[in-house]
Amino acid sequence: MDYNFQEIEQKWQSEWERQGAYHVSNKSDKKPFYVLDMFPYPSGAGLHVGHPLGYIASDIYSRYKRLCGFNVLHPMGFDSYGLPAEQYAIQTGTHPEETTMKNIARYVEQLKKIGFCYDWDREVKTCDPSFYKWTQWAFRLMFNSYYDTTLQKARPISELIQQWEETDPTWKTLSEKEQQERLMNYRIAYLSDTKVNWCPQLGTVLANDEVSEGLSVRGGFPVEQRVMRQWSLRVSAYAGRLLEGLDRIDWTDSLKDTQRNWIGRSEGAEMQFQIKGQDTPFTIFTTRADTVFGVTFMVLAPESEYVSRVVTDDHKEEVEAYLDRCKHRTERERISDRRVTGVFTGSYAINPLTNSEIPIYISDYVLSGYGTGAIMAVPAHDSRDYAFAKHFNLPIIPLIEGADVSESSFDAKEGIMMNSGFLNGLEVKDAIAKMKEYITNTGIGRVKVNYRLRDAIFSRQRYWGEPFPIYYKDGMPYVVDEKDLPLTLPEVSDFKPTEDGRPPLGNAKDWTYNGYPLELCTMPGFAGSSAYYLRYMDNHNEKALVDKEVNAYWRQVNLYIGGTEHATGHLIYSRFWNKFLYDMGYICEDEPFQKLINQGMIQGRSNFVYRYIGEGATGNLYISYNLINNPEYKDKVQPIHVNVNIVKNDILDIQAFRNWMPEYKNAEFVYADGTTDQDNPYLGTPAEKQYICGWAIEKMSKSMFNVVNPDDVVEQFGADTLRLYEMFLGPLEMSKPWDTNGIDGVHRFLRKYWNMHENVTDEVPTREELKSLHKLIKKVTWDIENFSFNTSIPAFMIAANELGKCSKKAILEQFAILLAPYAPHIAEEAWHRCGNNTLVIDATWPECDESYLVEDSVKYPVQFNGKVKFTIELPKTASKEEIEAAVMNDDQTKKQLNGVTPKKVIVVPGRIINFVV
RNA sequence: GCGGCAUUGGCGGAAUUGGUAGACGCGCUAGACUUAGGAUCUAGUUCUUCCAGAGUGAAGGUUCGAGUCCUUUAUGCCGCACCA
Repeated sequence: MDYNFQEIEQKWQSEWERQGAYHVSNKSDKKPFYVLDMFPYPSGAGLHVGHPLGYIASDIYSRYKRLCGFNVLHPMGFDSYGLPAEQYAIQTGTHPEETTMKNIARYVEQLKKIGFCYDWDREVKTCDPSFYKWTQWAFRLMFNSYYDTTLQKARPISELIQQWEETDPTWKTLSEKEQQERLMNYRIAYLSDTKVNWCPQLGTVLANDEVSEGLSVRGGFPVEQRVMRQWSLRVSAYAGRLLEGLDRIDWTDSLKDTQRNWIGRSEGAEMQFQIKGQDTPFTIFTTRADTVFGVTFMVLAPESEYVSRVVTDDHKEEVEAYLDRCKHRTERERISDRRVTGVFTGSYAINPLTNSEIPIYISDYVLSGYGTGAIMAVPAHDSRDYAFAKHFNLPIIPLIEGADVSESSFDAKEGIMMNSGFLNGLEVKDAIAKMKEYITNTGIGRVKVNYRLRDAIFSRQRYWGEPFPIYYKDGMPYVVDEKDLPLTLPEVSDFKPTEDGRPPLGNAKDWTYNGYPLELCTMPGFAGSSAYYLRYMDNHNEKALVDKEVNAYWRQVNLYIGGTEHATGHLIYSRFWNKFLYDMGYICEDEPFQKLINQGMIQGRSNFVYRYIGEGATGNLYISYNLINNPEYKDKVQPIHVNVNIVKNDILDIQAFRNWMPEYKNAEFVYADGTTDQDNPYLGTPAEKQYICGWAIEKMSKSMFNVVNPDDVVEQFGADTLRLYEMFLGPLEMSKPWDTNGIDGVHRFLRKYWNMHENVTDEVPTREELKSLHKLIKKVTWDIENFSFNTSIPAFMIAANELGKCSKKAILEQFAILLAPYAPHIAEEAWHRCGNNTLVIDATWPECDESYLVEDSVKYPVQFNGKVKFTIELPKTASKEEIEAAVMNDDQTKKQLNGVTPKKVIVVPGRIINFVV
């Protein structure tokens, strides 16, 4: 009987569904284990073979854990709010919900074909009101909370109000509006005028992680800085805990480093500088407190609130011109153009240590969002200050012995201090400490830790997102009552912004709450993805995001698999969101994802044909890749992308190519052997004529015709082959090109495995067969536990080869269990053919009996001074001493030693014997 | 500039704790069966001057022993970046 994968896969997929085999209960005596994939955004293009890579890995792990007796939660859902559906809606008028639902249906269909063990009963969609009710609920909670810096955790804002009522006499004198304004400075979700990344083409603001090099990550449109009234989440309050929490979770070093970089902790000091002729000083942040004696000027960010205080009348015009220029520069211009610019304010500050007067400048190399937006400039020891000083001819005072500052600054934090009063003679490290002590004691400043991490801007001027549960009264925001959640997304007459420039929700009829206008912005993409893993635990619960008992059972995601592209977005936001809910007592773990694995990207492997464009070219002749460097064709061919689906092992399917597009209908070829269609008298193309295509590794994209659809692979080879092959491609974490050239090998193995089940017998296995089996058990168990899935496939192949035509039930049953996580359909059928009426996925993972792996004897290579001279066969069980004695009495050894006593004899049991003479 | 990761045959990649480098697959070569092969099976396939030696980007070091550990360096990929 042939291996009919289509029949087998269909049969078991419907059987699993019929039995509800993957339904997971929240009540079980079994130990819980939670395996999660990063849920996808359902794009219109459907899944390509890159998407399932991580899903296959997590599926293998889930199935393995289940076979090991765990109650495994393995859900799937859809991150279904987002820009593409909305852009499509603006272009075509199709409601984003319609597009999204259609795409989701397609995704589900594609995913089901691959045979994942998802509990589809737990599916969530972020655009579903029953889901976003809890996104809104969490936002509401953040609005009603503040971060207590003493306790280092979020608390209800009512506690802060109570505290003020008791201790702050001014609180009661404030008007309602003033009180609300003051509270806004403390709320975790707060409204403020902030400098935001505004993207005119997208018509919305973007968070920092949604902008890269001055362009929007989605679409690549220019982004400019603008001050707008926006909702933000006080993520920065959690910076310290987000950093510290990394030490307690099992993520890769590179990902942790990416997050550490993004959080950007830096230890330094805040110092106050008096302004000449003014009473109130201004504050700067520095990590180089040791260099105060070298400060020769000060610089403020253009947006700094200090600017208006220090500009003198005679410099006003100049400064305003400069500020105006800065305002109109886009982020991209600012990054690409690094020429020194700046303007003098007319004011002077007083150096608190030297008492000298130093000029105050404004320059956009100082960022308003970091530290205090003001710096003390030490040109001798900071390259940016140095460039500025050179440009404006400001003095440069070297502070470190031997530092040459004639050409460039000396930025290294090492050396002996000089020109620095009481710091002279100290090492930089000690000087920093001493200066910190000095400024603390004298009250000039204080030790301070700064973070690069900013608050997350949370408003989007878009339609297709979660509405804010916020309404406005007297211009102040108030939250919608909890009982009125979810606040459902209204229908609009137009998905574009209103004519007067308000967000699309301005087009909704009656968008009010108890007569008050509701917020017109919607939440960003990361809102819905920040707590979805909690919702999977208890997705039908209407009373809570997740029931406390249910949460106490599952606790947290034990294994999370997804791409690195979420390192500074989703993976920061959901950690923040989780910590907040933890602080407020709704969940029991403060980190959401215990172990995280990043799967690599699958790149496309494009194929090319080479059109002849040399002399006498008809534009219709294509040269085989192996010939393009021949003198007659060199530099006379033009590579053209060809659909990879009509190329196999780099050999072009000639007929398919001619049918592919009208322009190739009459294509002629120079084949690999140099012959042409003219040399060939037959109609069509004989089999021995091969046209070889060139190839390149590129991003998988429609325009390069290198997109491979998993459905096609499933159709041609089956889901089990797809699953095995994706794992076989290489280590999970590594990026690798999709290359179908090797898929036959994997498919051949499954066929061979299949043929082992022709006549299953009850015969007792031999020791050799058991040895092969237990070797396999050991290997596969180790591989899965260490996420080394790629190395299991060779182990299966070797075992199948060693077992040959063995069709003994005792062996085949165990083999099926081992294979079940990787290739569940064929394993299920094999299990069935061994006479079982249960499901293989409910079997018990076999244990390795090491006694089968012990060899009776083993050949030890005997080395002299590291060179192998001969081998000696000894019992495997021999002790170190016995081996040594046996070798010393061996004739060959005696001959080799020739009466010399060895300096050293090294015996590693089971390995090598080494003499040093 | 700072930080992280990688580099092994013609190709993808094995080598799990420092212990016989190149597993397994692709490709290639030869043979078998076949009207035929883009099917199947068998054997071979790191390199060289094939006796034997060399060999894991390069150069050193530690060790009886290094792809694996240390130092320096080259190349490639990724993250952050006028962050004071």
